[in-house]
Amino acid sequence: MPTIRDVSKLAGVSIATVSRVINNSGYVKQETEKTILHAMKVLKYEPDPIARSLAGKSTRMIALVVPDILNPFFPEIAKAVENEASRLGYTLILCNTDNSLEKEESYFRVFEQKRIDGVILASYTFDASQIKKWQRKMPIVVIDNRFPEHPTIVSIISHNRSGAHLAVNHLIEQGCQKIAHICGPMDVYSAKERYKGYEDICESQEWFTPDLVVQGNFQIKESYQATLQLMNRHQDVDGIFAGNDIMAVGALKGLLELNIGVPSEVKLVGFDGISIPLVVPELTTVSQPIGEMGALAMFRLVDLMNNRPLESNVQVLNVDLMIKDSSTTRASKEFMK
Amino acid sequence: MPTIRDVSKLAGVSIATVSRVINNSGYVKQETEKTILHAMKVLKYEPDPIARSLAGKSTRMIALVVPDILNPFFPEIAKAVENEASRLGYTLILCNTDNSLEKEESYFRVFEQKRIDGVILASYTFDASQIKKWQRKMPIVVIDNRFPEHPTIVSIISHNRSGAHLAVNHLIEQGCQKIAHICGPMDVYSAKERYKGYEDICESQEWFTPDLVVQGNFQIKESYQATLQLMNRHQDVDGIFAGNDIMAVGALKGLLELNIGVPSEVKLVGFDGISIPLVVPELTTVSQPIGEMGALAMFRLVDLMNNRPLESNVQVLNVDLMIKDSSTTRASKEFMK
DNA sequence: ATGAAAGCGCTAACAC
DNA sequence: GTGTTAGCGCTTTCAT
Repeated sequence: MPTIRDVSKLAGVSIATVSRVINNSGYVKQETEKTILHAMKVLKYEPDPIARSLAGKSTRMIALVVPDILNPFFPEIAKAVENEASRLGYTLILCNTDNSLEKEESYFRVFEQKRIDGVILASYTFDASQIKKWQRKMPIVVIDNRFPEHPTIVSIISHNRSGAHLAVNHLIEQGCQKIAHICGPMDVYSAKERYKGYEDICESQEWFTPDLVVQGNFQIKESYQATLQLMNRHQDVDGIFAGNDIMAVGALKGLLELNIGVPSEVKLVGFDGISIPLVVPELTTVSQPIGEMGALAMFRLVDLMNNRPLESNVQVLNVDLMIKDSSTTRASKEFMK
Repeated sequence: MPTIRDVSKLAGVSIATVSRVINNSGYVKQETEKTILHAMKVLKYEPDPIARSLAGKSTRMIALVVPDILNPFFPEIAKAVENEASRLGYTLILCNTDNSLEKEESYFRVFEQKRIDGVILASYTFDASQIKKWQRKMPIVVIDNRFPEHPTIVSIISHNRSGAHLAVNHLIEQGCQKIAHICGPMDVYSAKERYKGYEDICESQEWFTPDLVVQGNFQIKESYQATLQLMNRHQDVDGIFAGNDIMAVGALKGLLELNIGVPSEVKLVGFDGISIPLVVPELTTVSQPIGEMGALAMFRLVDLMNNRPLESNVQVLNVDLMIKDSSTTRASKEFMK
């Protein structure tokens, strides 16, 4: 592998000048620049990123921390982030935490040690003080979570509350007379907002009781079990709003188990809009712009890494109701039972 | 951040000696070692990985290249690889290629430049000669693919052909009288093996015709369309073996579209055994040990990186038939129609 | 068993 | 505009 020294020799200049054209910093005569560029081409020279990093430049590596890479939401985020990262010349490090605080902490220590330039963090376990602590050492952009009390934390999130309104109103329009909610962990901002959105609309209905809300923890299995319980308590539930798509899948499994038809007996709406249409029947869902969220996270991170000021620390994205088969009895299709 | 120099001063030795204990190479008196270890602890010293890399050591970074991170098979691989990698002190770089040869090539160039220690490659587009070319520069372990003509390529793969036997025999046992196959790209080893497995058993049946095999290309959409065509050509097909799970999902969608009951009218079996049970009804599938495959890939890569000889360049894993709802009419559950 | 010193390939003052 | 040089933090001969 040729080094900067080889280039400087071939071009008949000093390595400093070569360095200048590599970084195009400082002044360098058009002509010499040309000679150098040519020499670089001839030698197929590529600056060594490790040496650059050691000499004080950035590592051009960023990390993506996700709680559960098996939840299709996160591969979608990962795809978008990786795509933008590689386009911008960054290398993406993937970290899966299984919702473990310990792992998160240990990853951040590695990031510091390896001088990662920045991190995109999806976590439901890390709290504001820990984020702020690490933020002093490296730029961090949080996705799908938010800390309203801590305005210095940069985050990207969707309109969860109004998204929930869309979901519930849709169920009402479809004629549902008793709508339940399977919620995510209540200490997670997005889960709580979706819950609040449900509450906003349902609380005032005469059929409403608090135990129409059951805990699913953003997991298939928990949601499945919660659904069994729920339908046991309230046989007359005819609409379910699940706090995310995989919980909706859990609910679907539960309803199937109980021999309850979807959508004929119970109509179901999820949240997230994971793009790979894995579920049959296809799920009606409140779709977040997941790819956009990943890409924006990358852009904001780049802003931070370049000390560019942000217009605002929190960016809230619009959501969209995607009406599919699990909530509408159309075309005479019935899926279960 | 303290440096090796700080440690050497505090311990009253030269940096060379400190380096020796860091790498425990060369001789160093028990006593001095203790002093140094203590000094390191006091200063909370951690060797700078970048400096180490520059000075000629490895980067402790490995790359995982996948064709499509949205296919749940690959997040599962990624999870296992990342898990072992971080356990072993390696950092995992994620690369998504969208089956683009160009992207693959460009990633490998980056790997060389960044002195990645090794790569785990899942690709259906890279061919043997390209792998061998890059293999001269860095250790590579191929997963879910294999090049029988090129025994120097290290790969990990499942028993695809006998897995297909399991699938087809199961369908026959379930009473199927005409079994079709939705295959993956025929230039991909695993797809071809699964196809061969289907053929092994079906070719001799009196109902067999070559056009019972349709092309799905390992994608949902293509498989969906292939299924529509297939069922149009052969109304009497009552069993489908799909070359992977997401193609099985595509088939399910197609059958749904045509108002064909699963499993009552058509029984369906997939391949892969993606663990997240996203599909309702749950898919009968030939399950590969996906996590194990990822972990083994990491282990073999470590062997290669340490120049340890492998017992064999190709490792073939056992598969398992997971009987679920899409192929058995049990408990009076019927899912569609 | 330990230390001195020459790099690894690059950046960034500083000097001319 | 361009060159000289001192690092960045570590590894690794080569002496001793």
